[in-house]
Amino acid sequence: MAGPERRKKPRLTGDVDGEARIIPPTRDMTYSLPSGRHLASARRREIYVHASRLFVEQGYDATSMSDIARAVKITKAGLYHFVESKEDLLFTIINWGMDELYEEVVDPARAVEDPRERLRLIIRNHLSNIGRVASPYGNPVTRVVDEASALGPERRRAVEDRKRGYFELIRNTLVQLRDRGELADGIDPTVAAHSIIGAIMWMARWRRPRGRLSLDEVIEQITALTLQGVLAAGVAD
Amino acid sequence: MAGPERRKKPRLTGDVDGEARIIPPTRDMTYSLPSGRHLASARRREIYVHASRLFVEQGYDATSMSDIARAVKITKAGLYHFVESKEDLLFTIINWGMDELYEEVVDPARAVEDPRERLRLIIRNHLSNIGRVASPYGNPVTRVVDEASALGPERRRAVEDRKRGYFELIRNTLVQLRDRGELADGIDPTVAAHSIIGAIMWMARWRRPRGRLSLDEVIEQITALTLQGVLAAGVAD
DNA sequence: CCGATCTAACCTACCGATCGGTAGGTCGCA
DNA sequence: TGCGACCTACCGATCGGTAGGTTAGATCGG
Repeated sequence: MAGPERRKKPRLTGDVDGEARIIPPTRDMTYSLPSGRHLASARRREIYVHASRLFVEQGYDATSMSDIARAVKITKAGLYHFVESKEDLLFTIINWGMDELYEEVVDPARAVEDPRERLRLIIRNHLSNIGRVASPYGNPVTRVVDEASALGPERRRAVEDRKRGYFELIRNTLVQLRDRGELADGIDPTVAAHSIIGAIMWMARWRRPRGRLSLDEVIEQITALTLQGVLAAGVAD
Repeated sequence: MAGPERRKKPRLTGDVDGEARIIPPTRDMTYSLPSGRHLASARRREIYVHASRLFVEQGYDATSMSDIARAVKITKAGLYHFVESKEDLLFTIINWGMDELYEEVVDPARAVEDPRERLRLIIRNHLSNIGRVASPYGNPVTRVVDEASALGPERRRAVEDRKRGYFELIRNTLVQLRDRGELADGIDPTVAAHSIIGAIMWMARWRRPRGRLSLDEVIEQITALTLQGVLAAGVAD
């Protein structure tokens, strides 16, 4: 396992490019994996649900295909009837999460003209997305996205491009706010955008479903706190 | 598991000289592993430095003992002459990082009476600790601490106890600020403490040594931004 | 000053377990 | 009769770790 070629060659048999949106999201209080084209059968859905859970609980590398097979009550060979490879499993799960992020956060945000309200919506919706799943380990996607380093170079870059797209949305919103004089003095939009995302993502690590505060309370707290951190005094309602 | 428990002293018999110790932001541009007790020999030091770098670059599970041996230019069996097990390597590295955190952040903070200045010192010094190492992957420790899940139950709990100690320091400081009316209205100290830590830790993920802003600039940005987020209007200088 | 002895610092060669993945079947249903 | 949904049995590679050396240099009594 020397440096550059950590993993075997990515089998890009043409399924990477035009078909980035693999899975449409569903609203669900359990792990929500939908009935998209690639996930037509209930069995397939079950596999992805259990895999994402295990990846979150144990990490991608620490989870074996046998672990996943056992969870789905199937043999490993049976599992490979539905799945091309372990990396494929990870890539699909990550893309599912990114689809959700774009549909629930990015797309609605782009429809909001006022940058202050847009920023508020982004923070609130992203937190809502992360917190919606009542797992003892937090939202699967938020944690599994971190495992993108296990992907081959092309797929990893595809994931990173979508991450960057989200980051730029926030950063551009902050630039717009600065131009209007609504950003706190001296605050750099890039640093501020990263810090906001950090505070948001961190919630997936510490929040537990049966905590003292409800999800909505936590969301309002973090939203208020991050907005006050970057907006000029008196602007943040 | 359950091997010889080579206990590392927490070194909490701190000398509180009553004066706030602000550590200089840029102290060392390489991986700084102390020449302390258990790392007496230069060879041993080399092993831990390379191991922590590889754990950060590839993750704990994805790094094999052969990888580490190769980096140190030794055979795997030779590596085991210095190291008890892979988990031991991880545990030592994590504890090294926690020692640093307590010596550079927690202990100096406990010497500061004013909660506002204490909070500012905590944020600044923690960011300084994280950013000091000029690695393309950020401070090794900050990332490796996340791998504590790979530890056995006892060791994992030991790490988590020290994490909790740090969290409570911040949370108690926020409670103290609230009692003085210096916290923003309606802000919950627990949520605020987590969010501050999130913004701090996130820096290790996005900052690159040759970025547009200097480390000191970034530190000041995040410090100002997080303080303004939680303190009452007009209080955050 | 001279061997004899000891030890830290490595080495080669190997272990059983487990990894991701596959070949080639069986079986029930359309 | 065909096919999707599985199965048993196995592959080569790699994993963390070990047994049992070799070797250079410090340490020792005489």
